[in-house]
Amino acid sequence: MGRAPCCEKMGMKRGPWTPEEDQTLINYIHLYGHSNWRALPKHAGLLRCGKSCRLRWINYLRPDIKRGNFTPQEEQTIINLHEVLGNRWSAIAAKLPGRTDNEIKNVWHTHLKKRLNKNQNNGGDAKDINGSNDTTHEDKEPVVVHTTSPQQFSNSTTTLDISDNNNKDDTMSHEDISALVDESLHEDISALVDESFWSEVVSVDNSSNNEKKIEGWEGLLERNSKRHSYNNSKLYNDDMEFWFDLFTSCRRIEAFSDIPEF
DNA sequence: AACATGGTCAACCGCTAGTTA
DNA sequence: ATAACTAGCGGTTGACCATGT
Repeated sequence: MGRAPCCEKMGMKRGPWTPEEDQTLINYIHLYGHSNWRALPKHAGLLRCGKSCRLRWINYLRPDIKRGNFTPQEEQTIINLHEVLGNRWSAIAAKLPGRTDNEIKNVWHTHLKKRLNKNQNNGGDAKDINGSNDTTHEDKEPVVVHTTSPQQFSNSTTTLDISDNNNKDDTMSHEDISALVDESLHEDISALVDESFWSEVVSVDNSSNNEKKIEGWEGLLERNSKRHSYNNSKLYNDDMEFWFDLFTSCRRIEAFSDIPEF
């Protein structure tokens, strides 16, 4: 089990990406996908290691990235999910379409953690980051959980549809999460067993899908520089949701179960 | 105006799990 | 069964920027 001999440091460029590099990466992925990150930079003519390319794509260049400030609803969701999942940023990111694990991690460390500590020190209710004195958030904007096809980046049947169940408020509270798990879990399992479980157990590689869906990438650089929020769709790791659902469901079952352990 | 300090966030590092030969 | 390899994850770093002194 050797360590990945990632970037052979020789000749590999590091540091911030230039617009030209971004464009090269976008062009390449648009044409050929990203089935092999390690080989990608070589074929694309980039002096970067595959890891760096992957990170750049996932955290910045991917077309479904939503830029801009986190809304109070999103922040609340992060806090709620963090209570359940801990530092599993990718799992949390899977519940916030358009947000990356890196971004969420940054927000947690720079904003939310401090705010929570503050609230706890003040004896306040840490469950509501908005608090009673912050109901008029200046950055308030309608949260977009997902606005386009839920399956845009997914060929999995394990989608947990947030928008359908949270009309009153787009924040995912504990109750919301539990309710969603209730409703969706058995459907998810049924769907998996009925349709695709035995044939395509869990599909992870959506690169071919992505290729088809990448549209308007020419404007990416401009978008990035202006930091437009990009209302697109769900992240494409819906598969993660299945295990999240199962996990949270098991926790609830555990909590109410009197079944002795063996 | 110049410097210090703190916040933010993109990028890197090191590790693990999963896959393949 | 095992070694070699890749993808992905979470922690950390450092450059850049805003604000304070």
